[in-house]
Amino acid sequence: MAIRPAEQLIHKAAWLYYAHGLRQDQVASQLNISRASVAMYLRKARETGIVNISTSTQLFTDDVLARKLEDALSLDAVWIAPENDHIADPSTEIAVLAASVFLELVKKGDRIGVAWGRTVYMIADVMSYADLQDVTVVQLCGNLGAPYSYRPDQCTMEIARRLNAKGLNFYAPLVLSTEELARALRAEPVIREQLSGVSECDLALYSVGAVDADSHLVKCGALTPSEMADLRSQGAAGVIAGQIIDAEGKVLDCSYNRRVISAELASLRAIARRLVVVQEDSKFEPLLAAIAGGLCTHLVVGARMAQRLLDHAAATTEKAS
Amino acid sequence: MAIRPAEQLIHKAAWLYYAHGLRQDQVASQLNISRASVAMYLRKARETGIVNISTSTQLFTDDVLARKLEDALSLDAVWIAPENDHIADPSTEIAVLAASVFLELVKKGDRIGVAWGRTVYMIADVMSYADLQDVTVVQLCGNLGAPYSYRPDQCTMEIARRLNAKGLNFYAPLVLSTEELARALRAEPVIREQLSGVSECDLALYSVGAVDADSHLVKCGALTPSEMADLRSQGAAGVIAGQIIDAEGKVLDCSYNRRVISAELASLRAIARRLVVVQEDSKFEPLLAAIAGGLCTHLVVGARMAQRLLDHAAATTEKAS
DNA sequence: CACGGCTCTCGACAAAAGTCAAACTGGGCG
DNA sequence: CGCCCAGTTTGACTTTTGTCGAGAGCCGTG
Repeated sequence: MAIRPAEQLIHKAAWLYYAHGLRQDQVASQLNISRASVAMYLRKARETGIVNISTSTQLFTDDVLARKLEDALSLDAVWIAPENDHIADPSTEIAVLAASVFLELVKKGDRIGVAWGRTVYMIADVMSYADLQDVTVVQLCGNLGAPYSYRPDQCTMEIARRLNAKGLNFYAPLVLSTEELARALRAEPVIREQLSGVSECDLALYSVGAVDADSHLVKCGALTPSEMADLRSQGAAGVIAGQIIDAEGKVLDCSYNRRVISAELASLRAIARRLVVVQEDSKFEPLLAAIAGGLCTHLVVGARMAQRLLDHAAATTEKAS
Repeated sequence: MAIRPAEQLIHKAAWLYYAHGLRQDQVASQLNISRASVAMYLRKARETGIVNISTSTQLFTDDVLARKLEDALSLDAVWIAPENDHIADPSTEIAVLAASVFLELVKKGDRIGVAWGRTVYMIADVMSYADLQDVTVVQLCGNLGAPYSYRPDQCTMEIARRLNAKGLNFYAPLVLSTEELARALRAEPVIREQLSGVSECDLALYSVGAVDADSHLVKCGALTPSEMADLRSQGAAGVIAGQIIDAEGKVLDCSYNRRVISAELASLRAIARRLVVVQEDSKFEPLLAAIAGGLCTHLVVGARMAQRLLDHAAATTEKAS
């Protein structure tokens, strides 16, 4: 910044244009600058979240399917992204929708817990900018030195950056080699504080991982494919914030879980709004597990997944009756 | 509506345009309609609040003056509209700012109390549309059959309409001719309920009236100019939600006040966020009274008024020390 | 069943907004 | 002191968007 006439002018231009509804040339003459500059300021205003343009996501909850799912699974709200016909890329559609929903759920002063994964990073990537200085984004689990761009700390920081919020990173690895070390590290004041701060969050955002060789845990070297297969045969159904859960959504009793530094599931459940986003159709069982474990209050999925969930719920209640 | 393709199409067009960032012609070909129709849908989407465009009002709190006022008067937040040089119409500027601030303060699920007056109606008039179905707007005081468009019920309904919220009107006159009748009416279940519901509001919006012959109370025939002058000599300093207050912000002990049907000041004070907006420079004393009475937590005023308030506060503390 | 009245739709034009390369500005630095 | 750099500003051009009047489909009514 040369002399930073910026900030103030950007605000003024945005105000005159968006709040007063002046045309760009009128704004330009009011501020004694060229219209081209006004256009540039306005772009910056949009990019930095000084102006907010948001579209209601109602369309996606209005679906009867969404209502039925809310009832069947007792969720607070469900959004369903269409996948029929000519939607270019359903997974992008889900991410865009999730980003909008997320922004709709954030309130001033919130503390937000964010996990990691391809889905979470994709959401961060398409999220529009906002100006929420009094918001804090905290990382829900330890770090993983991955060659990918969706490392836990990157997910947290990118979302914090988009919101103009404070980002609170976790300075510990996700998995350690021994249980003792994990226990010792968890007892460290810095880590302990971070972990106990999780339940004070007002909103959480995560996806759920599959228990297979394609899992990020395997790709990042936290587990070998054969260990993963073992866990699967021991009842592993999904991955939440780096932890393995069983079909009931409980932490699986295994060495791996004991070596992980991450928010406890009870802390996650203490968060009022838990937004779960699932893009891949293959994550049906992991998602069921997360829902069974009460780890989800708000859900964003594609239409096919929604239908499967509903069919499953119907079959289950039928069997029970 | 011919066959109401509207709602759904408007939503879809808005989504593709604003959330996905497509151009209008791309949206048009996706939806198999002409670009002209897309443009029309988008306008409707903006007009109905399906898309929200809001600009941060930070610029107006950033002022040092605003900070000083917050401290001096212990208010939660102050917004100051510039009045210097080439601002076309300061009172419109204040109304536009107040509308933005108001929208920024509203949260989902809120219950909002609204009083009446020219200022409040002007704010409603420039307020942009939003889509907040779970919000309720309640009228804070009884009605006045005025020949103006800013009748209490109209203020309430207009704001409710803009927000797409529920409007709860008050079916009682503001002033009755005898104290007995007022007392009896206040005891009526319907009215009682409405009045007791006021303290459950999360947000209130009102201005403050002056005690002079120009007051709406006089114009609408609730008081004669000479009665008003009398009240003034008895210590009346301002009007809040149809009630006369003294310089300390307490209800003035007078027949008029006993004949009024309106929210009690204690109920108003029970509302967490009380947004007071003052446009006219002449309302200095009424505003002081309202602040003294703790009826204001959030304030929107013009720069001159802000300066006067600050000078007054400085003089007062100086005298005290 | 023909008639207005109604809204929705579209093509064509006018207006506004976006973009880009070139000119400019005000420090920092050799 | 003059040069360079990075960010800003601008005029001219292109693209995108807004708008208007005409036409088309639909319904209730006479």
